[in-house]
Order: sequence, then C-alpha cells, then structure tokens
Amino acid sequence: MTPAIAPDIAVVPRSHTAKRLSIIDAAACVFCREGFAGANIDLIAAEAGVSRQTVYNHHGDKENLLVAVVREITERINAGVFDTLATFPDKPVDLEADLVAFAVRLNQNCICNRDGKFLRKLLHTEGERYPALFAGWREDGPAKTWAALAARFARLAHAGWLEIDDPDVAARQFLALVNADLQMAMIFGDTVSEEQLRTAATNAVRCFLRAYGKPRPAAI
Amino acid sequence: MTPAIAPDIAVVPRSHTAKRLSIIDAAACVFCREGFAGANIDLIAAEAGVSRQTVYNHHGDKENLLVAVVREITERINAGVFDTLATFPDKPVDLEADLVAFAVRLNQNCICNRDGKFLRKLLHTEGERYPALFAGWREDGPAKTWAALAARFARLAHAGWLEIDDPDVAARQFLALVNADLQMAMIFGDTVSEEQLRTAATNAVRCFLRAYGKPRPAAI
DNA sequence: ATATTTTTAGACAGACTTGTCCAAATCGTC
DNA sequence: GACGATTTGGACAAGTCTGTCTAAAAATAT
Repeated sequence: MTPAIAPDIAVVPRSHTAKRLSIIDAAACVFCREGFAGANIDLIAAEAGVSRQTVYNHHGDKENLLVAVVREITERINAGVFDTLATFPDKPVDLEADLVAFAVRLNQNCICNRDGKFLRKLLHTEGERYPALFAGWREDGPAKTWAALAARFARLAHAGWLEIDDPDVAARQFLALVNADLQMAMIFGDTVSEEQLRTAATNAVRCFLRAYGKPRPAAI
Repeated sequence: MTPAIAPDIAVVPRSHTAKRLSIIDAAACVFCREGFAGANIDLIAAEAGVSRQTVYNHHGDKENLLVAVVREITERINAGVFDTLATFPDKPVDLEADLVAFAVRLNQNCICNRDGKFLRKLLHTEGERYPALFAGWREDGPAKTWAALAARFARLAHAGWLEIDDPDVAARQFLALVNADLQMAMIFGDTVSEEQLRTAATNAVRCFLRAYGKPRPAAI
C-alpha cells in the first residue's frame, strides 16, 4: 500500500514542457512581486516546484528567463485581446447594454486578469530599462488593438449608431474610460469585484455614448 | 589666485538641509530607475554628490530612505495638484479653450513632470509590497483631488455650462480622458512634446464636452 | 582663532546571489 | 528490465551589497 500524500504538497510528476511553463509562471509572479533585481532564482524554483538547476537548464540565465517571461505573457495577452475583440457587438441590439458587456469582457479577459496584471507591472518596472524587450509588443499590441477597435467603431458609425470624427481617438478614449474607475484598485493589487467591474463599464459606456452616440438609433 | 574649477564637477558647498534634499532627489531617481532592490546606496551617494556615510547619517537605513523619498514626493505632488486645481476655470469665457488650457497645466504640473513620473513609478513598483507607504497619499491624494475637481464641475453644471448626473464620475472620466493619449509615452519614459500635450488635452476636452456640455452655453 | 559638528574615504565583516559542477536519483521509452 | 535523458540536492567560487567603524578633513558656529 502506497503511503498517503498530503494533497497540497503532492509531487505531481510533470512533463518537460509542463515544467517549462511552470517555471515561466512562477518567474512572472516573482519578477512582478519583487522586481527583476529583487527576484531570487531560488524562490522562483521553489514556487515552480522545481530545483534551481532545472531553472538554469531551461533558461540558462536570469535575463534570459525575463525575456522568456515577457514573450510568453505578451503572446497570451495578444491572444486574449484578439479573442475579446472578436466579441465586439458588430450588430448591436441594445447598443448600451452590448457595449457594457463588451467592456466587462475586455476588463476581465485582458486587463484585470493575471496576465494583464503581469504585463502592466513588467511594463512599469522594466519598460524603461529594457525597451527592446517590449518593442515587439508595442508594435503588435496597442497599435493593432487600437486600430482594430477603431475599425469596429467606424463601422458602427457608418451603420448609423455613432457619430465619430476620428475613430482612432474614440477607440483610445473608450479604453481610457473603461479603466477610469479601476486604476487605483489595480495599482494596489486589490481584487476587483464583479459589481465594481459592471459599474465601471456602465459609467464608461454611458459617457462614451453621450459623447458619440446618435440621438436616436438609425431606423432600419 | 584660486585655481579655476571645472563648472560641472564644481564642489559647491551646501548646507545640511540642502544635502538632505539632494540625497532624497538622487534616491528618488535611482529607486525609480532600478527599483528598490536594485538601487545601490553607493550610486545614490555618488548621484547626490555625497559620501555614502552621509546617506546613512541622514536616513539611517535603505528602507528609511525610501520612506523619506515617498513622503517628499507625495507632498510635492499634493502641493502641485492643489496649485493647479486652483487654476480651474471657474468662470470660463470660452469653456473649451479654458478647459484645454487647464488640462495642459494638469499634465505639465502633475503628471508629466519629474515628480509625477517618480510617484507613478514608485506606486507601480512598490505600491503592492508596501501599501502602508502610500496609505497616506491614497487618502490625501486621489480622493481629495477627485472630490475637488468634482466640486468644480458641479459648480459649472449649476451655472449652466454642463449637464452632469454624477460629478464624481465625471471628474474621474475627465482625468482618464486627459491621460488617454499619453499612457504609452509615459510608460516608456518618452519625452512628451508641447504639441502632443495640447493635442491630447484637446481630444480629451472635446470628448468630455460632447458628453457633458450643454447644447448652448447658458445665456447671461 | 578655536571648539564643535558634520563630512569624508576607506577598510571591513556578514550576508546574500548568481551561475557552475557533479554524483546520485528519477523519469520516460524501448 | 535496461538505457538515455532529465532532474535533484548540495557544494562551491566569485562577486555584490548593506551597514558599521575609524581617523582625518572640512565646515560651521562661537
């Protein structure tokens, strides 16, 4: 009879790639908590449930590990943004309600989630020192996000739902408004309740529609 | 005849308090560049033009130095915000132009300047780890700023310039809009041109007034 | 000019990290 | 079950950093 194993310290055997992921996740967490200089490889290894040597085997170097972390996080974020953008209400029924729901999804899947927090923190702590690290993201991330969102708004305007001069500006403003009420909570890592998320999105969309909504939706 | 001294390495004798300030400024700079863990006391001393021992004489401890830095910066920022808030266009002539000018001042004096950058960086790098450090600022800073700005907007609304349901929400949205176009530049420490500042402010105010401006200014 | 305080430069111990090396243990595969 | 690859734990050198201590130099006040 095999001895029982305490479930929370259970040594689950994991594959090579699973360990790679686990290391990157732990590293992201520790880098964000302690900053690059303050991050301790022993701690990362422990948090990943792996020996220190394994960390070095996989990524070779602390700086290299940071590169891997940034690559992984930005890829995940880009994917999340892409997926969420695909749920934009192109053919809205109730424009306000649909945009609110979209804004909530945006916050949940791209900004308030684990990866969003990581990227934000890494950007602020290392963005200025290692601009090259984020150069790729800067081109593939915000620029394309803004353009994509601007295109959606432009289409809504063309369909008579909105009245917009500059869709690019409107897109950036939409995103800024959506985050207006959450900034403080996110800086201090407070957990944001579903309720707060909805209120923030509602406030944002109401303001956005007051500014850019047509007085009456276009008649079909 | 006293020998000439190269002006940029000139050893300017400075008072006790001047050195205290110089140390805090250098520490703020280094803490922001390198993060708390990565900051090197020797480097801070060198950047302050002071021996390392003097740093220890004044502030005793690295952590203590961080506390002093945060206190100094938050005090300066609060003062700057207060001063700028006092220039709010309470009796506007051209509401759009006046609000744009106010937004530009806000960005220049509170957000894009040296102290604004320092506070932002310190908040993001150490805010989650030392929440107590910023607890005081959190109460005296954003909360009061929002309330004060909200009161101004409420007065403008009462005077017939604006149509606002919730002045607090509107105040936060105004600030969010004002920063919408500058976020990326600030993260990467890019210098923001006067031009960019004006455009950002103009975009923000136009959107804000589309949302909350009265169709026609109140007749006198 | 003298006495007191502050500042400086350098040495120093103690602690901590990174990255390497290695032999034993473990895992996955045939 | 046997083989090769991966992982582990621990030891290790080299370097960095903090914070203290000292005696000499400089600045300030009297």
